Amino acid sequence: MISDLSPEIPGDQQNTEAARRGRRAAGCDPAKRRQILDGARRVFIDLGFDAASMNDITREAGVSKGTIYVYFASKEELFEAIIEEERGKIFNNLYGALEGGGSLRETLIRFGMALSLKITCDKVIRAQRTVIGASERVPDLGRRFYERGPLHGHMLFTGFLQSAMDEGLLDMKDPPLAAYQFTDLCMAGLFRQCLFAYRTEPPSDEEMRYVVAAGVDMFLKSYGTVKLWELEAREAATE
Amino acid sequence: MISDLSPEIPGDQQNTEAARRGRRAAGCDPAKRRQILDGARRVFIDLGFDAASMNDITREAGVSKGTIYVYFASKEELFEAIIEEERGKIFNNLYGALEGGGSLRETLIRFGMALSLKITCDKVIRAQRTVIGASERVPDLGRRFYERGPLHGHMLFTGFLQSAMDEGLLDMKDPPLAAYQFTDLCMAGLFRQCLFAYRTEPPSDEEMRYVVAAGVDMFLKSYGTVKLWELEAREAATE
Amino acid sequence: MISDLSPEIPGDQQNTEAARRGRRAAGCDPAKRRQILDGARRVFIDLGFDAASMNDITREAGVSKGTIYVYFASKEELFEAIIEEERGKIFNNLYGALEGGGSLRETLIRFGMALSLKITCDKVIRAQRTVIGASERVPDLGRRFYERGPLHGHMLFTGFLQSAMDEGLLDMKDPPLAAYQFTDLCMAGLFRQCLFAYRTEPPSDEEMRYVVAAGVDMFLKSYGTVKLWELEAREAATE
Amino acid sequence: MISDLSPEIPGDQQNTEAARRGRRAAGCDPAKRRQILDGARRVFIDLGFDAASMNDITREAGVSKGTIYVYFASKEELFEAIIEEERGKIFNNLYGALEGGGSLRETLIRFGMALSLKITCDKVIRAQRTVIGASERVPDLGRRFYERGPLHGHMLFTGFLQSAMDEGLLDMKDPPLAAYQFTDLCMAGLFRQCLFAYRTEPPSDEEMRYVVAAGVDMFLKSYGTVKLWELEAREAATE
DNA sequence: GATGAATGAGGGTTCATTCAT
DNA sequence: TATGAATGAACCCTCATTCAT
Repeated sequence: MISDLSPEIPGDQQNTEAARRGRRAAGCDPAKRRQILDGARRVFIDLGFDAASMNDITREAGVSKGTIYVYFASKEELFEAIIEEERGKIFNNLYGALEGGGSLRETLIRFGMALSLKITCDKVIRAQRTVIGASERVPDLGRRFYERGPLHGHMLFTGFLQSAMDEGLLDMKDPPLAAYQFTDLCMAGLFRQCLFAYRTEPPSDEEMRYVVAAGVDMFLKSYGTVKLWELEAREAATE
Repeated sequence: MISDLSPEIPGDQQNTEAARRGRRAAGCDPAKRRQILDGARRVFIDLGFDAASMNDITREAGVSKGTIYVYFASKEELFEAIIEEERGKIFNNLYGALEGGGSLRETLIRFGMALSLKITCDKVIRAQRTVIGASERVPDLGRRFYERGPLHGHMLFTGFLQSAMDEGLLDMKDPPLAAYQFTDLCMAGLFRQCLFAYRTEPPSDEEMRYVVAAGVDMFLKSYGTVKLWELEAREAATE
Repeated sequence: MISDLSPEIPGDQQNTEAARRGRRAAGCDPAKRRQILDGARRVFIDLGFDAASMNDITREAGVSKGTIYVYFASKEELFEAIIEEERGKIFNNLYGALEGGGSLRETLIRFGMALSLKITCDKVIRAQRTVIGASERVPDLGRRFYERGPLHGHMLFTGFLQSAMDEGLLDMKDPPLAAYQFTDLCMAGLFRQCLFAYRTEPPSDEEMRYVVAAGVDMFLKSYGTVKLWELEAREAATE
Repeated sequence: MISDLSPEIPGDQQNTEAARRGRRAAGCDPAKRRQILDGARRVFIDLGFDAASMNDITREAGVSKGTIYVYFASKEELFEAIIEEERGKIFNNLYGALEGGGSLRETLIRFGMALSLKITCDKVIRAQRTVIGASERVPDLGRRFYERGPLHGHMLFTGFLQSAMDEGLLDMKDPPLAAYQFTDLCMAGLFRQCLFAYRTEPPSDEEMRYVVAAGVDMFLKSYGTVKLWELEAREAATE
């Protein structure tokens, strides 16, 4: 099994005594925590860390300021919780696309599509903007996001390429670099266009398929083996 | 001569009457404007928009607060002027690398190096973070930055590829897409690593040369013509 | 028997019906009251009124916030109850020193020592600071503290001096003033030094004995009768 | 010349350039500084450090919150400035009473009166309460107040006693202790009564004269020499 | 009766903007 | 015209008090 990043979501509430009496321990009501996170996410993603005020969050989440501070020690901690969550939502289940079976080309296209569509969709672009904007002042935040998100994914995908090499389908000197090349080819031009708000709409499925297919072509033309061509030729013949 | 993006710098000084009296109209002394922009740039790039205070800028620029507000209506407007300028500094002269002569491979490597080193150097990454962070709230800012910077460069490079096609050295169906592919291959993995502060140091020349060479290889393997191979073979022989 | 100030501790529990059901009326369980007072005292004395938070008290006392508000209407009322109690602890048993027997000089020294050591010990100084600091805003608090503490003691000591006059050992026109003089001589300089935190350590027994002895000397030189001198001379001879 | 403590009042305003143009440097307008200090003093003295809010001070001083922070870095710093000033106002010129001439007894009474009336007057008691209340949490504040105020005065007075010893008018083993004794005798009972708000009115001149006279009597009876008695007898005869 | 999670006014402090000089 | 002292709204955070459980 290749995929799925991090579980997180703190187990919370052990609240022994309080729970018996139907009352939750302070800072341990998951519904309230959710409410705060949801409100805060909207505000942080929309406004960025600095421009977001705790009053905005208070209003958006529908809880009082004091309550937020029961669940999160500071604005910064709340923000980091949001980012962690977003990262999880973005990258979990993303690498399942590598496992579905089918030919190498099919798998690469399936994976490239999933990855690129995810990374460039509106919500995710906004989250990334927020993290990148905050990375100037809180570099750790960005670093952690990258390590647990893109970097982890990169390692999984590098492993996938290695397997394909073991099967004799690919031949490359530097699989990690190849993995980066593949990823970036799949979003050729699109990532920056989205990030800088040049595009107001995320790429369509169709457009994405065109770019990904071109990227896979290029990738396989570079790293595919004779064995791969024979396999593909045989398949094409049977269709 | 292929390159160089936009000069702008608002026409400034109409100062009719004031000038006659040996005095400039309010907000029209270009030296003062320069002084403000230089001070503000340092502060904005170092601290980001929100963390930068007008007092910081005042101190760094050596002009009074009131004066800044004569030249720029608000902190935000000043910020946008800085970004415009930064964009100019980043992308101007960048595309000169396409003109220096030499073989196609040499030119592509020279250009890929220039571009990637520029885009991932510390100052530029910080500027981009700042723009990206602000793009959520001021999408126009990011859009303008992208259009006049990366997009314009993309068009110049697409033109270059077209020329190479005309010379019979390259063969591609979609030169604009190819241009994006090339650009992103040259920074494979690195751009995001820098943006998210996973890397605290920009890539070294050496590392960059390795990545760019791999990117050019892949690019030419995909799009190079027989004529290109012959040319390269002949050159290799004469060395 | 001369001494011991005030018993207080409000009569509490009338708890008619509740008591019958084996349950106390709200705010009437003396053990709980004790628990709250003990916790609150530690917090108030350590931190002062303003810096002490009800959460601190809650934690220290081991009772819930709501419960505290059942026993005390407000933070301020709780504070006043603490002060009352502290006063009792400081001044009760203090005047027993006047009764132990021995010569007049011995008794005065014993009493002077007890009084001065008590008034200048760390805990008591802190309590007094707290009361004095609050006296600006709640003058009644200070007044009550003074009346039931120092003033009451002053009256007891004045009575003692009167007895000594009756025995012909002392001769003074204004015993109440003399009582004040004695008290202040016994702490000459020390009280203010402690109050203003010029001293971080309370005076040692040794130092205090030196000051008290000097004070008693001065006092008796002023107010002692011929009869006293004869008595002391005789005693000195028999030793 | 015996007396006068500390000059303080920062020299302020050198404001070179600004002054030329009739504008003061930030935080250097003495009138504004005065206004802030006056407003803050009223609030701090009335409410104590903790209970005083910067909003109260803003209102009382009639300046905006931002302005206060130009002149004083924090609430605490403002408070300390107030206390320093109060100390100066209390103790400056107090020890001039030791110089006026006249017999030793007259001088002691004059000094004792000046000191006691000052220390027990309403304004000064309130200031002392504030300092004492704050001493719990900021011991340095109280210590500094004591050292530069009462302690400095104590040293001056000890010097005076020394001179009287040199003249053969007094005889004492421990002049510093004697100085404390004198000081405390002059306020016998009164200091604590005022501090704890048992007295709502400061002692009258008449009452103070009675207490001081009694204190001086006692003091001289203890420490006066035969020479002093002869001198006083001669003076009494000539009257 | 006891609990402690929730409230929201108010704490000290900062800072973009204005305007008298 | 250029200045920078003054403003006051808004910042993040705390905490006395309440009330549903």
